[in-house]
Amino acid sequence: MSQAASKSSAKRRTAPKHERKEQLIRATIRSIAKNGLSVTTMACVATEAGLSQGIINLHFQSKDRLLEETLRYVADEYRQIWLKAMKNNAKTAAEKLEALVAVGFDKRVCQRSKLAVWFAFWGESRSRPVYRQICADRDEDYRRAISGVCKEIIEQGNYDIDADVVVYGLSAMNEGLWLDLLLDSPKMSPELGFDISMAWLRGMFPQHFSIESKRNIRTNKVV
Amino acid sequence: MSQAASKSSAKRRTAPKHERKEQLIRATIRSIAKNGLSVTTMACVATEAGLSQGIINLHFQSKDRLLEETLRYVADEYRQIWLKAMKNNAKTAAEKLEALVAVGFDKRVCQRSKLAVWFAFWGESRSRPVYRQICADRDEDYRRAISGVCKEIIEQGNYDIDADVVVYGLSAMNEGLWLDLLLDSPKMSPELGFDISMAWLRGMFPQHFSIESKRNIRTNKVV
Amino acid sequence: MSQAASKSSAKRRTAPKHERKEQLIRATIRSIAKNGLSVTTMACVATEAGLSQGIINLHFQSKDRLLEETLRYVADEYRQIWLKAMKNNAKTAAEKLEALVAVGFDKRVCQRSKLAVWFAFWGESRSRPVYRQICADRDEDYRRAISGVCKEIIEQGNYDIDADVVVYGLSAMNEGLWLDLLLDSPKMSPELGFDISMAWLRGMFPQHFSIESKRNIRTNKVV
Amino acid sequence: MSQAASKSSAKRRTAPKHERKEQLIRATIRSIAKNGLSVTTMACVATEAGLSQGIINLHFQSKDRLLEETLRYVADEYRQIWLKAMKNNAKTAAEKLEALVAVGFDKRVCQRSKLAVWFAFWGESRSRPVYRQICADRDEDYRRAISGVCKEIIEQGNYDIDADVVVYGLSAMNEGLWLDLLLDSPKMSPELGFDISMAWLRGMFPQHFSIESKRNIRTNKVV
DNA sequence: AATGAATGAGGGTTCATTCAT
DNA sequence: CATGAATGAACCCTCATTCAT
Repeated sequence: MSQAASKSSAKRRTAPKHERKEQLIRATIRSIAKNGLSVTTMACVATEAGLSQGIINLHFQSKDRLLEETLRYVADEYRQIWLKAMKNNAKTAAEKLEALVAVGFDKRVCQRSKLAVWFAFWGESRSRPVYRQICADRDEDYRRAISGVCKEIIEQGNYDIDADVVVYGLSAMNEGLWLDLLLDSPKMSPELGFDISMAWLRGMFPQHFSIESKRNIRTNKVV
Repeated sequence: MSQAASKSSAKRRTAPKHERKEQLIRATIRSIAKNGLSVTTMACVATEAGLSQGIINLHFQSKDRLLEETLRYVADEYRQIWLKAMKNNAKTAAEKLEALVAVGFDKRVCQRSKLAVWFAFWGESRSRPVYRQICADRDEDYRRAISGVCKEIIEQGNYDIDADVVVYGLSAMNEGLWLDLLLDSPKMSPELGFDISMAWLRGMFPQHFSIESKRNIRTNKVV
Repeated sequence: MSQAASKSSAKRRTAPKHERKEQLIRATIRSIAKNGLSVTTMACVATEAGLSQGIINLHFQSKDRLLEETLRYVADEYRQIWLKAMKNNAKTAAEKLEALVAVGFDKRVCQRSKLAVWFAFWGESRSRPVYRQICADRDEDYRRAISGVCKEIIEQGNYDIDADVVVYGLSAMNEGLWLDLLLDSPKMSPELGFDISMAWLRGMFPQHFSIESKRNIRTNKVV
Repeated sequence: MSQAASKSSAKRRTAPKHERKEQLIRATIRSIAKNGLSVTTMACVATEAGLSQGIINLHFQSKDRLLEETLRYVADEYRQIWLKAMKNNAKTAAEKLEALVAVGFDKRVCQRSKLAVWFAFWGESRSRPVYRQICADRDEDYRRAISGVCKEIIEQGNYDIDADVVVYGLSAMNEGLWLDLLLDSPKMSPELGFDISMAWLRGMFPQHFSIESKRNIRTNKVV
């Protein structure tokens, strides 16, 4: 099948299983962003996707599975982006760390709909072990990546610091700032969020993150 | 019946309106912590409170109103605690700031059930303007309090720093760390959370928050 | 007890059983007129009467009994009025008949709230034998009264007419015209209703109800 | 499966939207006739129709809408019948008027279940503007039709009579007699009802409605 | 593979009734 | 006699799921 043909697949009456599933997941994300998780019904999602009522059970068996896969989709997407960012845009450990931070405020990651999804699932995470597991897995990967780089920097700079403090601090900062963005806090913006996160790194690793680094990042492309 | 017995309002057939409402709000918090917001039904809450089906509508008119007042209850409680902490336990600006940070990891505030409530409502906040407003109000108060103290410190130390960066960073850090606690991140604990938050302050205000301050805080009583 | 004292009884905390019941019945009538029978709840009635929730069960045992007695109250009131009208205002049979017709459009009987009550109960009559019985009893009395007068007139005038046709026709006309009044039919008014009913009598008993009789009635007082 | 079997839509699992709606409306009419409007619940109607709980909201969105459409259905049916009757069975104005009267006591119109519906809705009409409007619309059409014929007769016979008196009188008579039929008044029957209504016309238009006309009507087919 | 009419369990809410005060 | 907080059955309605087409 040609590229062109596969692009219009959403409108064909039958589509490869994989494409239909993605189409539905994206509709789910839009619905959660617009209406919230509690208002997101099967009918909502099906309508948003421009498809019929029964379609979701056909592809996902149950609503629970749809939501689970939606969370996994967002988590995977996030992971792909920072993996790429670490590989492509950075050479030194400090550059890698900065790239990771930048990903947290990247347009593809830090858009309202994605944040809404994260918080929707975190809100339900205590009663749904599956959600918690998916989040935990993503967190673990993420922290391991940061941790490796941090340890490198700590060694380089001979800092007297617990790597975990930096790692947990950095990811907490990221998620806390997402909340401000989600809630439309006055003054908050991805740019300010990035600056604040970098301030954290500067506080931890003063030799590696000078004031100048702050200036460059704005024009730095992430992927 | 003794005075003492008559005081345990939960067991009396009738109770003052205010007590019943609080009893129901507390049951709601427990239910959200246990089951999540989406599984928290009227029947759940009523049973949790040991009362009958109709009681919630009698006192709150609707489920929406119950949830709204529950969020407000948690927000108010939080506010009361940090207000008190700032007044009672601290004299210098730096001490006040430290007290504020400590409140975020105080047992009354940072218990699992309260965190579950916060994240449950944040998760629904985009689709419920009322929730967002309540959160925004609380945030504003909280940030104003931090901001005042920070500006004082900035002036004292002649720091070249935007107060907003410190303020937003501190509250983001707090909420991000709450998420780690909610999700049972490995290694995370209120103590580590406190340390990380203090590291942020140390990074921002090195003259005011020396390494030693970290040691004292553990034995510091908050209220 | 003096007249004056008994008049303010509605406001005393305790009142004779009979007065309280009437107070509640009148509140029921007002509520049915305003809200309809289906929206008339115990709370509605109690509020309308300015009394507390439990009061109705105290005096009437159940809602069903309250409604039953309300219907009976309206039926009895109606009966009293036409009994009085026949006795007081009329000497000849024709005059009596006219007086009876006039009662149907009398201000105390033909007011919106009373009509609303009749139609509310008729609407439920098929499923509530009690209501049907009360209506049947009232109808029987009413028809017997008309019937007696009609037969007298038929004999006087030597009309070749079945009395039942006149009787059923007259009461049907009355109730049908009530419906027009209830529904705010354009042009309909108690005055027109009276004229139409008299036209029926003129059609049946041309010798007894001349055109002139129509003129007099307007100034005729009924009680 | 044979054609015939597939036609009995009530038994097919899926049916055209229009048929299902009518099926439900008819079930509603039966339920109102049996149980009264206030006892007619969604479950009642669904069971009566042999379908499941959710079906009504699927087709009518709400109970209110179902009831509204039920009233409209009965009103429309009535209208269709008298429109047809006026066209088909009558040539002269007097014949048309007689046909109209006959329709009021026609088996399809004057059956207990239909009367119960009318009175049920009239009973609630004051608190439900929608019901009143539907009734008002039907009444207007009906009266316009009668009015036209009456005016013709008045001109023909040179009667000194207000057409409105005849029109309102006739429709009031009709509805008042329906009440007697609904309440099982002793002696009352559709036949007697018809006779009484004709007596009204005879009273108004003596030249057009002689005693003989009364005899013919019984064998007269209406549609 | 896809549809959408139909199902029915379970939700929020109302309200007649009870009962301690 | 009177109150009004409390109860719980029953209501209307939603929505995940099924299944004939």
